[in-house]
Amino acid sequence: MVRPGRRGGVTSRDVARVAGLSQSTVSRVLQGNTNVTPGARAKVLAALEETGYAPNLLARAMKTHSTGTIGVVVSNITNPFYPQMLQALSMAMERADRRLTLFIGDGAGERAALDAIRQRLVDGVVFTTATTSSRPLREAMDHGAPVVLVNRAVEGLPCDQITTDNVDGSAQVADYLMAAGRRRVGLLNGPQEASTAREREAGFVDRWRQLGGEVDPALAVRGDFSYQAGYAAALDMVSRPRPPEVIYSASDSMALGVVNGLRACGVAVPEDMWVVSFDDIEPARWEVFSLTTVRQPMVEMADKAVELLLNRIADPGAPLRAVRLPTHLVVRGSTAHFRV
Amino acid sequence: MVRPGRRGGVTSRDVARVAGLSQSTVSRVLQGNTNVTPGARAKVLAALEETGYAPNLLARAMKTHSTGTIGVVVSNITNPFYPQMLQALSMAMERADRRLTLFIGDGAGERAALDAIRQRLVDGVVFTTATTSSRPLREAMDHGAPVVLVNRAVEGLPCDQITTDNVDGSAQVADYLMAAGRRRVGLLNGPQEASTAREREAGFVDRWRQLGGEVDPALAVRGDFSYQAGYAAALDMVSRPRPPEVIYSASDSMALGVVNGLRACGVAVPEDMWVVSFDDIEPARWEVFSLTTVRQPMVEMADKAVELLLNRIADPGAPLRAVRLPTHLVVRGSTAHFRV
DNA sequence: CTGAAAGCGCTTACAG
DNA sequence: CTGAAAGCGCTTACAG
Repeated sequence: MVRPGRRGGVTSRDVARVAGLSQSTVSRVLQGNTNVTPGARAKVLAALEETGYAPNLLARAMKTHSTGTIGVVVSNITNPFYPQMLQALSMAMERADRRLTLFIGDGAGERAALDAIRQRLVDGVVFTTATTSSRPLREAMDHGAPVVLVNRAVEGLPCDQITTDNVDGSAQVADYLMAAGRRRVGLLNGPQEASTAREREAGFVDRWRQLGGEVDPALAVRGDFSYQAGYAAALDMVSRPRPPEVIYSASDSMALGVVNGLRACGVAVPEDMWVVSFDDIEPARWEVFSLTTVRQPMVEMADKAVELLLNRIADPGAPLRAVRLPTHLVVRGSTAHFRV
Repeated sequence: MVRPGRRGGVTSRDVARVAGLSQSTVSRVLQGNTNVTPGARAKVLAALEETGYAPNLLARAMKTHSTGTIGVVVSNITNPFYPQMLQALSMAMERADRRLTLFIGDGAGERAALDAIRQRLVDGVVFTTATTSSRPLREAMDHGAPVVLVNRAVEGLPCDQITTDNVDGSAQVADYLMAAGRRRVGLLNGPQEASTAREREAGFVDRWRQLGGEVDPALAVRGDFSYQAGYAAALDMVSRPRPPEVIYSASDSMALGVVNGLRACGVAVPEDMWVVSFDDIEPARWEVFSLTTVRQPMVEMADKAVELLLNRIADPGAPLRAVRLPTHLVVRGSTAHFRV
């Protein structure tokens, strides 16, 4: 093991010196270039081993204009949906030999990630929570920033987008509740800036009305996808003169709050109140929740997002792609195992 | 807005051309160097604005030997302890104007993060789950890699380490259970490679024996800090000829599994079985769990970790620091609100 | 097949 | 105060 001289560590020049060859040749061996004699290659390999060389990837990135790092923006990492998405994204990136730089937070995270593209720190960015109103995102598009949206869509934004069939998932919920005879539904919708929220709301309401159901506007409230919002909504709905028979939450994260809020009020699920939601995150299947919920194929979403982003980076001019994956209702104990 | 010519975007050279000055002067203005006439500065500022310049941080990093990015290794992001730690670390780094590159996974994540240091992609790494057995970590220390351990410690490893008083926290649990008269304790310990597991186990057992308690070896099992391990342990303990009266889990993540496993068996908490654990993550205070647990000061841990790591990067030769933060028992419903 | 050289986009001594 | 130049550590045409 040759001790590095300066703070910078061993360079390819050091390796070249040890091998008795030029730095170019070392670089060629590193790049798998075939124009190297077996003898030279062997010397370089030995020198690489002896010096414990690790390439300076900043320098490489300077030349190649590619850092091998992808940014990921999540709004709130303590919402369990995002760790699961992040896990899936991380695995897909690892397979593609890419690193993941994480940006947490809605506005600030988004801006920081977009800056990182311009600053050449990341090759592209995955947005898990894009909102319609994001001006920085639109501006980044004008500059051709390599971006992919997963989970949420933003109409008219010229980038690749991966979503799931939120409308159909919600329609399945409507079908299910109508067949079960639960007509008085409390709707806990998500924030209007989120496409997921809009689609899940419309998907349910449209089908529900088609089926002859009614939606009491007094029982339609809006949360921000947080546990706290679900908790508060549960307390609110329960205190109404005529409470709903079932609460349909636009996300599992809010549904966890709903179930706990109901428990705090002494309202039993499913005996006194049914709960249905969307996502099928891990806690949904825990006994204490046992949520009937619409499953999104997280791993497929993440895989597709990474695939499209890498394609986009490799070929910025390729036609835009919009992928929509199917969803399906998973029935569990929070609706008393009623099966249609 | 001047359109960038090449794919590389606007460079400081482009800005210089627009300003009618040299690239050096642009760089000086960017660095806040005072040796620039107000007139020149104004011209540069205008050109910066006009061109929409963003510095290439790779190039800057090449010169300064500092990337402004910190690596963070977490073993399992779907264990809710880690998102909370990550959130706190992310906020601390944001305040320090550092980016966060995330490495998920025990062995692979650790190696990838250590490689990233050698490859100059990150200035240092925060390990949230170091284990005693990690050879790569020891090797990295030999090369003077800037590393800080938070949460878990590794004895003899020459790096800064932030832990909490696991021994004392567990002793508080022993005191509490003894005072409550719950003598038959099922111990769900963590993996031996984890210092937290060893300390929590020893802290409890030592104090418990001091107080005259006994630990039935048949009721001491070991898990890997996962939900699944807790779930399985609950099923196991409940099926014993003489089950425990209380299960003390070495982590909340396992305790969530314990509570659900007990529920699956129809065992009521706290009526039929008490549950106590360690960490005080968010779900611990949800009504469905209401865990009596030992609180760790996560935000302080994260803040301290980032502070020590940045100091270490700035001054590699500074004396090693070991910080241990206090813990305290939080009593909730999983022990029937018994208060000592 | 191999080496000398240019250049990625910065920062910062070095002259003037 | 300002500019020309060196250099961070690579990759890759360009000669030979």
